[in-house]
Amino acid sequence: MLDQIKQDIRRTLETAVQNAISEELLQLDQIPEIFFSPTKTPEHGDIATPIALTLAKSAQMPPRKIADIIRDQVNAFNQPLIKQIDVAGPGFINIFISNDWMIEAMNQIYTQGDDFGKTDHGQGKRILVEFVSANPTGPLNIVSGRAAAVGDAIVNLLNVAGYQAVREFYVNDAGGQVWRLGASLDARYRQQLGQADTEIPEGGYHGQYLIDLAQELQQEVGGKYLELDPSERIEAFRDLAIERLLAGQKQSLERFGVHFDVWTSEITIRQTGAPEKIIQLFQEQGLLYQSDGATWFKMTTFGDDKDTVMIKSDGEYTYFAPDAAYHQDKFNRGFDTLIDILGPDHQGHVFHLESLVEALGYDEQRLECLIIQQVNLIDQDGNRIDMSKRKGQLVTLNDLLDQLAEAVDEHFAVDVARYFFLNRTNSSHLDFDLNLAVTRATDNPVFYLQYAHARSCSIFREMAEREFADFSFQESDLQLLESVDEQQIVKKLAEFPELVVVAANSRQPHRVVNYLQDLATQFHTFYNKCRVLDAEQPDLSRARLALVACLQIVLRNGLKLLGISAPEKM
RNA sequence: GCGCCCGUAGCUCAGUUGGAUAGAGCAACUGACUUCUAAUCAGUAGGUCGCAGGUUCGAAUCCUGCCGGGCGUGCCA
Repeated sequence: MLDQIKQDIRRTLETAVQNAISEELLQLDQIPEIFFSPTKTPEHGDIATPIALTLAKSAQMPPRKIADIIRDQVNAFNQPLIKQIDVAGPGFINIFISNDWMIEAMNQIYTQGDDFGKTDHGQGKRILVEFVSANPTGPLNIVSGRAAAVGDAIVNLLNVAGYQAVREFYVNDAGGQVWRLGASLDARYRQQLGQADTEIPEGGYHGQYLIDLAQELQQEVGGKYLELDPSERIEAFRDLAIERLLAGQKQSLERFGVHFDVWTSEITIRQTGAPEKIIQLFQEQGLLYQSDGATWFKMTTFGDDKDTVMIKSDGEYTYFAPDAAYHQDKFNRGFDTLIDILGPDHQGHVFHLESLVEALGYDEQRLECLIIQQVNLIDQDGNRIDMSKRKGQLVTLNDLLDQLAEAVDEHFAVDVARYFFLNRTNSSHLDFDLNLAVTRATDNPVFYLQYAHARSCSIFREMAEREFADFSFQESDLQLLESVDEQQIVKKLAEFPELVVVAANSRQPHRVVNYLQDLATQFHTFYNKCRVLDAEQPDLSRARLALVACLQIVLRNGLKLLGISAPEKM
């Protein structure tokens, strides 16, 4: 809606420049493209353009003079949208929009309700977002939690921005890693049965969770598995461990409120025979060669500094062939764009994945890899806990939620975690401050946001008690919202759909967090300054109720994008 | 060595992709509850945007080179 207004004003400005040229007030070879820059303070109007500054050189005139000319031309039109047009600073043109648009904006917000913010910007383009995709070799850690929060929010954003986005989890249930998982569980199982000389194999998994699982197994079936020969046993333990650990991961995600639309298993991909076909294709393209008994892929032809192994000398695939097959499968399912959200330990893959996709004949632009950076936990003594799989210091998503739930309750634990995960740019490292998240629960920034919503709800609860029970949005006189605070709130609300598009296209959910935080600040300020329910000024009260109703809609829709609850009471 | 990310207030971070006087939260200090929820608000203080060049009307933002930190760099995924 603000977009539409900008279009109209852009056209007005263009004509103004055109007229100035034909009247020979300005000397320009061509009509420049008009663009707007954001205004930081109300004095700078609702929208602004630095166009006069840009034109100064080609028009050979001081910017302020150019701005004056444009302003005079615009004033001559009497464009109803424009209430006032100023020239300020070095030559900015500041435009104040007439109050009518504000009323129109509020009507739209109220009418659209839950749908406010939705646009058809994405034109139904299909996007597959793959995220978390943790190996089924252990519980989800905090980094996976961050990826879950970010991926979930990105899909929400894309869908609201008019794309058709899908959440997918890829299960690496084939290959060497899971074999070592089976072998590790085998070792724990035998230790459980008193075979003290057994050890976790090289590259295996040492976590407590396998000891627990071995214990469970021993209680369930005793020594039954010892009857199998070792490789059969490892295979059985592998499948069993995957099943249990995957179930655990699903449970954590469920607790965290993230629901995947599709779970794709590597085994299934392998069973289609696609990896073999891809090897054949690459062979025909001359991208493969033999060396040291292994089959190598010429990653160097795509610009990498070394080639990589596709088939190991023992005949097993590395992850390349199945991964290439998996991405081909995603494209075959009709997606226009693939987004892979990867953890910090996968940054070396990005180039490889892009190269594979290119080798398969797809435009590399259609695959987008986002790296979610490291999460460090700051414990309650202020110490940084280093999170690294290899070092074994691993804090699980469940542990984190448990700790949070102790301080706030289970319901808010998810909100707090999600907020902290989404509050930063994806590319920066994140220090998760448990002190801030837990100990001082009341100072927590997420509550500031939620409190704004709860506050708005409480106004409506009070409304009935205060002789405003007859309030109706349609009958309130919105012209009465004359203060700067009120108008700035409406302006902010109107920006929401545009913000969603920008956040979706840049895959940056943290922008929504910042936006909502600003909006909450504006509301809290307004609340303290202006009484909403005021018996002395019933008409103004009704107009303000209408404003609060709109604000509530945007807060709720915004929080929903982030997967954070909008409590009615706190 | 090479690659990715980061460097902004005491701490943790934003900064609408090149615009006007660089902003929040936490910590510190001063005020405001007989009011629709004080989980709030108003205010004070805090800055050589790592350093040095360059690009232009204009740089925290873009380019180059340094400095410092994190991560990656396997016939693991």
